[in-house]
Amino acid sequence: MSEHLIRKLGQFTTLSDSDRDAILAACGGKRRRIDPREDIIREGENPTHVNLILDGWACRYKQLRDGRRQIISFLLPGDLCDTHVYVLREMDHSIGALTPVTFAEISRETLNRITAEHPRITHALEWDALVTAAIQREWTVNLGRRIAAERLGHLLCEIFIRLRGVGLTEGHSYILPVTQADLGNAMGLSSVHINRTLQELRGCGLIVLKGRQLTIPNLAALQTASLFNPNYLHLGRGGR
Amino acid sequence: MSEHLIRKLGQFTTLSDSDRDAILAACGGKRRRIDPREDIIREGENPTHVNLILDGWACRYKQLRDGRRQIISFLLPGDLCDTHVYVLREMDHSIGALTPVTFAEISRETLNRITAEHPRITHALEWDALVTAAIQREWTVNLGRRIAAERLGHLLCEIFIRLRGVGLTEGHSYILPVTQADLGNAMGLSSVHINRTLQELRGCGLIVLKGRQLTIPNLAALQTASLFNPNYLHLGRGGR
DNA sequence: CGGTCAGTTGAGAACTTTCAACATGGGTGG
DNA sequence: CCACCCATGTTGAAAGTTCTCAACTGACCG
Repeated sequence: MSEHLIRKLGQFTTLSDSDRDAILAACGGKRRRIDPREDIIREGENPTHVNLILDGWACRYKQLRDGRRQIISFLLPGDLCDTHVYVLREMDHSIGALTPVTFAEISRETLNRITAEHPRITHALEWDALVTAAIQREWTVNLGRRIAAERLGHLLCEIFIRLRGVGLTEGHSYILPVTQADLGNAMGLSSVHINRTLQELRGCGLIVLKGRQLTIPNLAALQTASLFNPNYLHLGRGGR
Repeated sequence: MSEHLIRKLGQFTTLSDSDRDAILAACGGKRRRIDPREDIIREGENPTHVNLILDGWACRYKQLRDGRRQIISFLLPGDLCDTHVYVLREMDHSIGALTPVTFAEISRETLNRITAEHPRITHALEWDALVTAAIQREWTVNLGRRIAAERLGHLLCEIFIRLRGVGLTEGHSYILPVTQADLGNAMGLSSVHINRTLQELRGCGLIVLKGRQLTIPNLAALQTASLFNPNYLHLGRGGR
């Protein structure tokens, strides 16, 4: 199950068998499973360990007093919830499940041990943290300066590449297991407008959506239409 | 000049004289000064050292092919450009000056030395990095789910608290040295709409703007109107 | 004094939201 | 097995927000 993380980090550096075993062992600990709409951790709570998504989609989100909800980022299989949270006293946002989610709880001690004994993993985790920050910055651009169709197209490109990195795409397709309302909460749009924007993208032939299966027949075309530049995902194998 | 950084970190932990001296020494190296609209570093370039803003306002920004520009974050005196950039091969965004800016270039070696010898600084820098990430997340919420007046009000609250943390406020006021166009590029709004929104905030008595001096007569009122919750700035002195 | 930049204003256009109704499909209880 | 329920997706139309364009003002500078 934690092969997703191994595979993700493998995009940046070459992990040894010992590195791989260490990751597998770290994920062997406590494991939890929750239903959609349940929270992994809530704003205001004190984080005690680092969570690794093993299966399903979760999200960071914030809810305003009057009920408006914004999804801040998607957490896909292989994603870690920041490795340094315990420096802070309390969460400033919540993490919730969008689908049934299985995740592992990794203790601070386990993480420290890995960091001490596996410099390559440490380095890869630094890369992962920087990419995560870059994704958040790109979302700022997305929400600030792209119109609905570009914005949604951009997200679909980003998710395709992220899922491909952990082996969860099939050809040009992947499973998009979230509702249109979720997409709206992530893109700062209403669910009605998401619906119409999806139709627009379908109408242009940029995507094919059958139930929950999304196909991007021509990734380059969708990227161009969405002003998507993958440089921020830093897939160039900087490591080693 | 680098007292701003010392003061900022002092919000989180108590630095020793030796810690303070180490920071001052680190900033004693190469120092550069640039004019507004010039870049400190450009997208695609290879970052070789960490920059510390000593004076003036800079910003991270991205420009789309068709010229649309989004400011991703403001860099204020005392702000460091991420301490781990050198893990990546190239910048995925640019950093540019909004006013005349003085900054120090801190080499990777210097930073490593500080990290090795001053655990309290290291810890405080971790806190600073987490707060920076939290700010970026909050901007996602801001752009996604707040209307113009709330959005701008939220930014003005955030900047007030950040500037106060480095000693750059005077009573209820601070200098807002950027143009309305800059504010628009940061908030995902047109400069025309920024202008009207500022008038709206002034009309409600939430802000007073005389030239470049901004006064927030009643911070709590502006916070309430903007749905601003300062928890994400993590000022609770978690450290020690 | 002319030029440039930042700020201001008005009006129409474009984009997005809201509301309300309806369609579809899977799951549950009778 | 069917009826019903509920969540999700779809559609239309009006309302609201924000943008664009274009003109104009004021301040500063050479």
